[in-house]
Amino acid sequence: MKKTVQYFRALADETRLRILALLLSSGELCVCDVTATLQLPQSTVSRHLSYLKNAGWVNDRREGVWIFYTVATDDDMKRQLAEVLRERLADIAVVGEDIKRLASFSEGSHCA
Amino acid sequence: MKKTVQYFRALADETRLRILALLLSSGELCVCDVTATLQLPQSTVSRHLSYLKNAGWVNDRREGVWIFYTVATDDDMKRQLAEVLRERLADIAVVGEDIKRLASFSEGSHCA
DNA sequence: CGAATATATCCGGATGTGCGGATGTGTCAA
DNA sequence: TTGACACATCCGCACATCCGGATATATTCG
Repeated sequence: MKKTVQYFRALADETRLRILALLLSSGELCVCDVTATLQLPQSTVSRHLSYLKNAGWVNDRREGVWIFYTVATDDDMKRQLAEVLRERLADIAVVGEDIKRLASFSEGSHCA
Repeated sequence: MKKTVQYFRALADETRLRILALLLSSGELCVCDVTATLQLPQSTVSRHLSYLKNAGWVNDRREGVWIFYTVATDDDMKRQLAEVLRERLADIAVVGEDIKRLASFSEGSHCA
């Protein structure tokens, strides 16, 4: 039960929803991309990504100095919820601006 | 965005998840049934039901002295999420005990 | 090794949240 | 109208959560 509560509690925060929306729209991002897109302190972004990882919402992968995050889809429920989230978040203004800002960071990744 | 956060925040609490699981399994319940089933103070149950109603998760209906609550399913996303919830909550021990306890209150409603 | 960069964690302070007894509100019946 | 019952709201307290600058850790390169 505690695990389930934690899983949903991860969605109970605007910053985390913005991060999930970004990952859902872009597939995979490193922390500096998310930080630059959301225009928030690095510690804040890292803390929320950590929260999402701990709750089972995202996976991370190290590649040299960077750590890339993706939305976890290792079971049916996660895939279902991700789809619901994708639809629900698409209509939110802040989310649209985030995605546009991310796209404006030239082609590919923002961090060198 | 605030509305979306509130909507998900409603799921970020064990008592509210237990209430939703009860309503999903029974269809419609009055406050005293929920209170007796969860074995929690009436003010606590009422507050959480109020929270769920305000977040758009449940509807209420007065019938004389009683107020009956049901899970709201007025759009596709709510129906989808309700289905996900039903599956996810079914496996939780506390929820199973709640449903069994509710069933033990004779046939039909617990409150006279 | 030492510097530079990306990321994670620590910490103190402000704010939010859940709790539950006490109290208020609404409804029915006598 | 008075009393009984179902339910909602109030209030102070304890605890959780979020914030973000400062600091620690990890990796790469020279």
